[in-house]
Formats: sequence, C-alpha cells, structure tokens
Amino acid sequence: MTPPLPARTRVAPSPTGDPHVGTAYQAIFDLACARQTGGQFVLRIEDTDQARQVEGSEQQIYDTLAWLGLSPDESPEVGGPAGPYRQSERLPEYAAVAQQLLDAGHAYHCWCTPERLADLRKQQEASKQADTGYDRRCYGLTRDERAKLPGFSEKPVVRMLVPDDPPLTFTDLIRGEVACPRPDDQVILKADGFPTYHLAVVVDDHLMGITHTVRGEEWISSTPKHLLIYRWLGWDLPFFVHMPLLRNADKSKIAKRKNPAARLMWFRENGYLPEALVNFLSLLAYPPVHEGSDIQSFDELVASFDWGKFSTTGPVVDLGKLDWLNGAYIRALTDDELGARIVAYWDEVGQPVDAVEARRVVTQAAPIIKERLTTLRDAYPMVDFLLVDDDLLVIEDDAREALPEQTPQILAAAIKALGALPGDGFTAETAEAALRASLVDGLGLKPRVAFNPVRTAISGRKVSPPLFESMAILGQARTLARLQSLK
RNA sequence: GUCCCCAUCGUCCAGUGGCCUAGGACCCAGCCCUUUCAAGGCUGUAACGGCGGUUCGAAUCCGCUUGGGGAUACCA
Repeated sequence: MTPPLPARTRVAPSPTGDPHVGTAYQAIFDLACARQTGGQFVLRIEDTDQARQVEGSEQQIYDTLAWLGLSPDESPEVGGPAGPYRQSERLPEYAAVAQQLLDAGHAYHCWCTPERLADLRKQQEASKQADTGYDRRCYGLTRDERAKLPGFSEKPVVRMLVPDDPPLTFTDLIRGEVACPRPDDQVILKADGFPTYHLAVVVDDHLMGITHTVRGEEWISSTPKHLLIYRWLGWDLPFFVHMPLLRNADKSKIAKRKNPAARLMWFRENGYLPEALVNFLSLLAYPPVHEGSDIQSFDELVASFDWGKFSTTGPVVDLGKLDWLNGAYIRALTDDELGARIVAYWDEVGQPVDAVEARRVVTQAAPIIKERLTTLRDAYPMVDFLLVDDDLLVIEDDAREALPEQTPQILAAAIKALGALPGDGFTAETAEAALRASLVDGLGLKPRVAFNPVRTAISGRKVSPPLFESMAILGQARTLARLQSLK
C-alpha cells in the first residue's frame, strides 16, 4: 500500500535521559518515508512528564540525530511553520481540546486521589476481576457532590468517557488489520494541566499535519483511545505504523539497564561510524535493499522504501553485524578521511595527543591499520607506538617472553643491514629487502622467527601493524634507535 | 488475571501453495594467502516450535497448542 504524497512524519522522543537507540531506529524510516515522498520529517519533543525531565537531554537528541545525518526539517531547534515543537509550550492547545470534549460530554472531571485509585486497583487485582480500570466514581458528579465522598482531591483531572462502542480495530501500514483492547476511561489532562501522551499525540499530529503516526509496537493497545479522540473531534485519521520493538538478546524490549547499546551515545563513544550504524539499524526488521549484500546507503534505502516491507517480529540487536559493517565502512574510507575521523574521535573521548602530529602519523598509517580496525576505538592501541618517543616505548611482557634465543644476533644483523641503507632510500620495500637478505637468507632463519625481535623492538608488542611500513613511518634513525634500544 | 502482538539457521533478513533436498548476510569452523594480527579468496556446519486440518501439493492458508514479547499509570 503506497500512501499519498507528500508524507509528513515525525519522531517524538521524551527528553528523559540519554537518547534511546529506538529514536534513531524510528527516525531512519520516518526520514526515508518523508524524503521519498518529498515531504518533511519533524522532531517533536514530548516533555509532558515534568517529573522525568533530564537537563540537557533535549540537546543530546539534536546532537545525536545530527551525528547520524538524520536531522529533522522542523524541530524546536530549527523552528518551522507548525511550531511550537515542544509539548510543554503547547498547553493551551491541549486545554482547549479537553474543554471541547468536556462540553460535548465526551470527557468528565475526576477528583479521585492517587491513593484511592491505587486502592481501587489493588482490590480489582485481588478479586481476579477480568477487567481493571477506573470505576467512574466521579462521573456525573459536581465538584461539591464529589467533595463529600472519600478520596477527594482538590485538583481534578480530565478523563475520557469511553462509549459502549469504541473502535477496536484499525489498519496498520505494516500489520494490516489490528485488533486491540477496549480502552479504560483514560486520563487525558493531568492535575498539573499537562496532557497525557494520548491527548497530546492526537492533538499534535493533527495540528502539525502529520500524515504518518509512526511509533513502537507497545502503543498498539492504546490506539483505540486515540481513535476515539479523532472520532469525537471529527478529524481525519493519519496512517498508523507500529514498528516492531528492538530487543535484548533475551528478547525483552531493549532497555538501557540491560543493554549499553540502548543508549545512542554508546555507539559514538565506542568508535562506530554513524553511516555504519544507520546501515545496521536499517537492516533490523527490514530487508536489505540489494540481494546478497547488507551494505547500503541511506539514499538507497530512501529510493526503495516501503512500510509494507517491514517484518512484524521484534529484532534482537546483535552487534556482530554492526562490527563487520563498521569495519567495512572504515576500509572504504580514504586515508585522509580515516585520519581525520580517528583524530576527531580522540578529541571527543579526550585521548591526549598532539592533534597536528597525530593527524600526520595516522594518515600515513591509514593504509596499514585500515583493514585491521573494527571501530575507531581500536586505532589508538594500534598506532600508539608510532606516536610515542623512542625512549618511552614500552616493551610488553608477553612480547619480551616470546623473543627467540637468537635475538641478539638478529638485532645486530638488522641494525647493520638497515644502517647500510642510504638515508633517502629508506622505504618499506628497501627495508624489507635488506632484512630478508640479512636475516632470512643470511642467518638462515624462518621469516616468522627472524622478524619477531624486530617487531618487538619497533612496536613493543607481539602483534602490530605491518612491520616494514611501520619502520618507514618512523624513519631510519628512529628505527635504528629502537632496534639498538632493545638490543 | 485480562487483552493484544509475534513465531524460518546462534543473529539479521529472503521466501507470500508447487521454482525449497529452504536462499543471502553476519558469526563460527576448516583450507588458501601470509613477517605478527587482520583483510581477502574458497569450502563447510546450522532453521521452517508442536499437533491437527484445507489441498493433487504447504515454510507459505485455517484451527488448537506451546513459546516469546507488549499493554493493562495523573510514564512515555
């Protein structure tokens, strides 16, 4: 089913902590839908729960979406014709609609205290009653009538009056016909004057001209509440899309407590490339654009995007494929770009290096580390030996222990062979040729044995990027100094 | 408890009644390449939860069952 053009989609996170990976997951497809149809992608901030607001998290939402290249066309940050885009700034709109529903008899005031509601709930659960829910104690009563009864609160909320025939099915773009439970007399306007999600989402999606109400699967069961409000207000329904829920390895809904990768920032902190992450997320519950390959750009996704291709099963977020994708994206970078990204990453995570020198060395080393990197985070331990002063190079214990017994002779021969090279002719090729002639042919050693001490002298480690290229980056003098030092 | 959603290799997807002795990607294993580690190439292991239907024929349709998930808030 292809919806009409152009689409206006929206992502609506709550600023209640570090941005959630689910926000990016939804944003990818929202944006794809909007771009494909020439529409707009809107960011709305759902800050209706005053108690849960976290300072700075709204800014983090902007930052992470920008980092991913998923910046909205309209948002509190950049503005737009349908603002304000922050729900806390739209209170009059919600109050007006609530009053309208009150006047029409579709909603009523409720003065019950939270304590009474909690008791009621406890009783219902204990009695094994099939349906739990509000008992309509306040329905039909005036304030003064209700005040005489126990469990009275001075500040009322507004509840919706669910009729006997509420809509219990709707059409979902990726699921088709969906059935859902009969709603309770849900609170739509809280005692503090803020709306609940149910009122706010309907009012905002309508007023902002949103064509696709995209959200997580957990909202299916409350959709009848929204359908009811649309009906009462006589507003046209948007397309509903309930995306499958991202899962932990144990299949539960992905959460920050269980899974560090539930935090969007985690990927950035750990050296993942945003384009790789977008690629990875676009593969969850959604088939790859190209047969036989999982590598695809966002533009390719846009070109072939279709809500109907979604799978309805909640995918486990398994980082194995992301690691591979990230490596593939790193390998595709130019040396210069990789150097720039690595140094920028070090700057972000506070790795203390001289930026200019580091950029020069890392760009030089790019060809030899590129195919060894999974994330940008892997770069530092791979090239730190190229950045450290010769006399500060640490020889790791396991490398020292693995040194063959002929080490002194090998190092002596290596120093002699490399020292004999002309200063302007010291390259990876000449160094390799000289060492092979001297150590492998001359001393009759296996390459594996012959180059072991040399590698340790140069890098301080048993495992390092390619040896001869590393020596070329260090240069003849520093190479000789390190060989001498270990000897 | 009640309601809703979901069900193919370890993971992510393909498969919409015959092209399926179920295909791809990642992971894993083996081999090749090789100065270490990678990358790359080749090969391989591995799944339709179960039971009943419908049909000439079912991974695909239906029912039941089992399993997982979600919702049942003045949180979203």
